[in-house]
Amino acid sequence: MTLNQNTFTGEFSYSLDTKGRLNIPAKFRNVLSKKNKNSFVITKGMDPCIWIYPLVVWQNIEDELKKLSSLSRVNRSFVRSTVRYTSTVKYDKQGRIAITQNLIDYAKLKKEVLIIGMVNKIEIWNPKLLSNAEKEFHEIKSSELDELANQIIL
Amino acid sequence: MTLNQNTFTGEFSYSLDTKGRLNIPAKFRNVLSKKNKNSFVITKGMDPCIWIYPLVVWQNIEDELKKLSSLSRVNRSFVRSTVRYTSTVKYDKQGRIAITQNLIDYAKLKKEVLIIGMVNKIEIWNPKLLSNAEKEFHEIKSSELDELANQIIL
DNA sequence: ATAGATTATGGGTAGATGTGGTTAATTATC
DNA sequence: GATAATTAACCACATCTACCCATAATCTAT
Repeated sequence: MTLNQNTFTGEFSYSLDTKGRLNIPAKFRNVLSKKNKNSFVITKGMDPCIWIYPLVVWQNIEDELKKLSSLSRVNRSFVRSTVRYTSTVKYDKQGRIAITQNLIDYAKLKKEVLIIGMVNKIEIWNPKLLSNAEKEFHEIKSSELDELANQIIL
Repeated sequence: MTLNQNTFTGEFSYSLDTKGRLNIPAKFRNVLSKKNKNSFVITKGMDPCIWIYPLVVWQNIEDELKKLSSLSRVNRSFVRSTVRYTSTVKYDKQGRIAITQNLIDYAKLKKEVLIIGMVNKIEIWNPKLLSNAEKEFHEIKSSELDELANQIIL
């Protein structure tokens, strides 16, 4: 009985343990549909963070990747750079997933970690990286952000 | 039943308890349609306050957010800056919802709280912040406010 | 005016949740 | 094939949250 299926909102301050395990907030696990088989797909984000997709959402992305022609050097490079960071992970009885070392390095994760719902995916951030990145960006792009808010927020 | 479905007017002085719970005025709860499943969506306002939407109203906003491509840095930042403050909350038997800590911080809420009907959403203010903000704004923009009144009031 | 219903607010408790650690299973290495 | 190293499954516990009950104040209706 969930209200918003496969939809993630809110932010949570969690900790990465010494084995590289990370608990996924119960709120996020509980909105997953049965089809996801208790699994997520973790991959590299376009910002310096980790992106986590429900299995069924990732499968759509994967279908798109398959359509890309291997004749294009750009395509090959793009597919390679994302897929090498990608893996499917099941969460354990306590709701934790194992984060791969290359992703921990990419997102520069330490013990303290910020988990952010991004509607159809989840982001994992080093809190310091996030606040630095967002502060600069909002100063530069405030007008474009206002424009978006104007279009969407009722 | 109700005359103006999902429409909120009037203001109320309520208190945030030590557990971060806030009672939603019965007048506001009773105006919700069945489709809302006794739930609201709380999020960050564009002023230093909290915005509360009926679930069904938020779902329209969410649909728009889902359409934004993650390829755009501006889109990602926009989604992040709003959705990280967003959560769906069911009210308990007494009509209270739990306000998340990041929103309490953002709106600088103390015990005393002002709840304001804003037609299709509800605002939660720290009374002091509101009077300061409104005082400044009216001094600066009084002509524009008159203009708006002219357009809308019949 | 008064009884009954509704509403706002406070507090208690059982179950859910987050986190650390231990043991078993699997994979890798020599 | 034996052993070390890595990963996965299991257990324990402190904390937190959702849900329940209680009470005082306010409103409604006869």
